[in-house]
Amino acid sequence: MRVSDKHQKIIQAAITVFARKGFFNARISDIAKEAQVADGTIYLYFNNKFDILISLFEDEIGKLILQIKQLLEKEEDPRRMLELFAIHHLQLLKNKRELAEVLQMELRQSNKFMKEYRNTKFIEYVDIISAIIRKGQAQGLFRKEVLPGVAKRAFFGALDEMSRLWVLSPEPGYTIEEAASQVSDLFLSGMLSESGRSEAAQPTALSA
Amino acid sequence: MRVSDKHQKIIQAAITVFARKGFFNARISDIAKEAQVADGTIYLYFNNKFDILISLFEDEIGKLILQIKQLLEKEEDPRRMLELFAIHHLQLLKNKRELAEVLQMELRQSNKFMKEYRNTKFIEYVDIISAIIRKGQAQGLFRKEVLPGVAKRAFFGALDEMSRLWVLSPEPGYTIEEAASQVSDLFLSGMLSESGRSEAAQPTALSA
DNA sequence: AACAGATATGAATGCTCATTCATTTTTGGC
DNA sequence: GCCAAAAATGAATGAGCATTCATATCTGTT
Repeated sequence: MRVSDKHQKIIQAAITVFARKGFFNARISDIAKEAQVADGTIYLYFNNKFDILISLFEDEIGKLILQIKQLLEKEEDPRRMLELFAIHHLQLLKNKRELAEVLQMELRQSNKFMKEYRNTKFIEYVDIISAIIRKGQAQGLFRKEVLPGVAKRAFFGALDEMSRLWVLSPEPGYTIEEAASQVSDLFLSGMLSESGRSEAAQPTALSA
Repeated sequence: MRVSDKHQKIIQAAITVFARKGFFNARISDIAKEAQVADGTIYLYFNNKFDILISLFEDEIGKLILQIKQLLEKEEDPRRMLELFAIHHLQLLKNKRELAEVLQMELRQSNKFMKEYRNTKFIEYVDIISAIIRKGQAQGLFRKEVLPGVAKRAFFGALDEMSRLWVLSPEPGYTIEEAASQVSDLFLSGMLSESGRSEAAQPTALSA
């Protein structure tokens, strides 16, 4: 078995175990058993437990970035690109549910307890959204007042919170495609109806 | 010292310690020291470490719900209500930063490792958003196609992801008020410019 | 088929806490 | 000020588990 095979095998096992029990409740021996490997073997490929989690992030988010970039290459319309991003992000739940669960639960707090680790891959992933927004603004399709750096986070946060629906409850009453469509529609068109939009004196400070 | 005082004192200490180290890295003795209490005393008020976290959620989210409901009572316009919710939610970062950090980091995964615990207070909190959306739809201000159950999650997720900006990086380049305004504006008006909105044949499947 | 280096094994080690409970201190009624 | 009940203390216990390392197995080269 080539070295990289065992590395991969352990990462995949870790995804399964972390998804099931969470990082802190997972034991190294759980991962070893899942990977059909001795406990000590894991330390030939990783420095420690944290290192497994970090490698997992880097490897798997890296793959996601490649996939989504490839998908977006073929598309020109920024509106459609945003929807494609949403669909692709949420489909992770179908295609790689355990990975989705781990990213959902552990990515967040990784910054907290692993002070020195800056998750550059994750930033790269979210920056795909702001790139789309800037493209839309350059084409005059999107409003100039929208701050891409803020909107990217809001859009990602909305998607990610939708993910949680499926991660935590098996049957939330919406399909993944419906949710993706709703979220990108919300961000593109907003919630206002024609009447809400055209109503004379803005009673809010929102347009500031 | 009344019983409830010590209960509160321990909860406040736990917020500080969990904010600093995260739930799993926090030691009971850390909380005890912070609360100026013996380790054993904590077990007179809580069953175990999880119980502290759960009580913390219940108590503090309960307070938030009361505050925000009181704030919204005085407001009639659903557009403004949404913005108020956003401002109030993000202001938690200013007023109770440690609590914001704990909710941000620990609330999420609580469902994961505490199987039996359903965070009903949290659900109640998020449902304030869907109530606002329904109100806006009833008044004809918001589009009927928007699903309140989906939109509430998207809106909350967007806000919460914005929170993370401040929790993780001290100086993200936006003020809390700007961010709140941007997020509610995004959800209300969307990203499309007039030209993007009026452009003839919808090239996307979003309006489905 | 013998050997060396590379890989893999898993039992043993040692540390870190959550939790307990025998003991001490505080409280308030008389 | 005395006493019993209530609260509080913190040292001791023991379970859990990441990591190590002496030993074993495998691989491929001559």
